[in-house]
Amino acid sequence: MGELKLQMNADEYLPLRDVVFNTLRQGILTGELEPGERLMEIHLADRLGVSRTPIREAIRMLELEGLVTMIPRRGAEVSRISRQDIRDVLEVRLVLDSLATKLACKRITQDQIEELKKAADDFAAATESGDVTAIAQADVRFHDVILAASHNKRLLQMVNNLAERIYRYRLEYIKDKANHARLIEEHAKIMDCVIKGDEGSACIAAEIHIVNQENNMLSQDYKI
Amino acid sequence: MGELKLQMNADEYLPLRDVVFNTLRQGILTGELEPGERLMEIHLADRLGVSRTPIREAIRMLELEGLVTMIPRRGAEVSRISRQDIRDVLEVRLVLDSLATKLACKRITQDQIEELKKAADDFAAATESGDVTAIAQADVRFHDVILAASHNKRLLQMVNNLAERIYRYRLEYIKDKANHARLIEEHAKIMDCVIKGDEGSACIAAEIHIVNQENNMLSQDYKI
DNA sequence: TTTTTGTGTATTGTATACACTTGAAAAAAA
DNA sequence: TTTTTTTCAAGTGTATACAATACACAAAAA
Repeated sequence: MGELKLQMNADEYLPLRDVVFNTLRQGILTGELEPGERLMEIHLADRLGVSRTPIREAIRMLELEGLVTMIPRRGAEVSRISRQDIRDVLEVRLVLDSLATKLACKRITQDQIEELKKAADDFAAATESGDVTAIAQADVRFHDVILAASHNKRLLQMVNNLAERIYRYRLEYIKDKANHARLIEEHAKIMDCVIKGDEGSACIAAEIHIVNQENNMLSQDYKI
Repeated sequence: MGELKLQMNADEYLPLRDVVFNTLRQGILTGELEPGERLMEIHLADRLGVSRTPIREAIRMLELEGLVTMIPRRGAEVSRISRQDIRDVLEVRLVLDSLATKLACKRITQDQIEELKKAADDFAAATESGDVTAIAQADVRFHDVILAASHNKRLLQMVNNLAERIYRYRLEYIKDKANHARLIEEHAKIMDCVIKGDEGSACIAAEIHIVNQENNMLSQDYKI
């Protein structure tokens, strides 16, 4: 995890708990902190150069977020993810992404249409570069624009939370060059439908996008 | 809020933070703690007879749960809920409840069918009694059985979280005797479809149930 | 050898102490 | 009277101290 970067701009104050939260969250999402790994307060405190207090508060947040699991009187460990968890998550995501896409058809603004086009282009460009992080970011960005276009904050928050839990596995999926062409195509299809305002087709496109992801992720076995 | 009840059974230990969390959560859901009300750590600590530490950790959890809002360097206040928030929540609930009902059609067990029947009966009985708390509990119970029957933990957790945020307003809706007959009918319809395994009709029934709730809640003005 | 019992240490749970910020009231100036 | 400045108390943010528990390992008994 390296050192905690305390180079926060003076004008935008962030409580240490939030800094710690973001740091740990990032560590878990990238896999630097592995599922099942114990998170011991003193160690983390030493490592990040803060006291136990902000660490504990960050852990409470990660717990609610589902990223860590508490064992009474034993402390926190990075949540383990089972195949069933992934199935559960994707089962819900299917309908939520479908909803977001449908709402986006109705509510997307002109600005957001431009953003969406740019996001789709950026994703295609990123796949060319081969930079995994860039690809993942571009992918997240594309879906974020659609979520924003749904103009439903709760929906945005819930889908992001779901996405977070399977982020590591989605990363494997996205890494695989064999999927790139299909992903680009699926994004294009979704985008076209949203821009046209064709709700029915947009939903179907979004659902296909998730189903493909599900089939692929569950067929791999880089997980418990 | 009264005093903190520390009569926890010796064998089932709960950290104070969880006791505080539950206490505050209950206070917010019942409206005892009003939207916009400041939650000051020292006051709460005194009132509940604990130190600030568990209070702070509970507040971190409530924050992630969406029940309180943090204002930097100023502390926490009970989240305010706007009409738009309610719209957003119900927009999502519509598809999630629909999904839960569809899944329940496929996956419900014989035991759960019995539970569902009992829950529906209990709800009807509760409306007779006129006891608002009992009615609300029976209603929650009915929906919980369906959620459990979906056999998707993530879905269960997400719907419960959504329900929590609009609990206070749903309470108003449920209180109103004028709605009781319709609610009982709707529950019966959903239950029948689920037991029959008729996914299509079950979804429609679940959706109607939410739409009616939405129309009613948004037509009232006991909220910002 | 196996099981039980003790003992110590590592770690969480809780309380408290200290530092710093903010907001409001009081005092001073215009 | 109005505006500005000062002061101070209330409250959050963070660190640390203390208490209690659980796990591991060793010692003793079977």
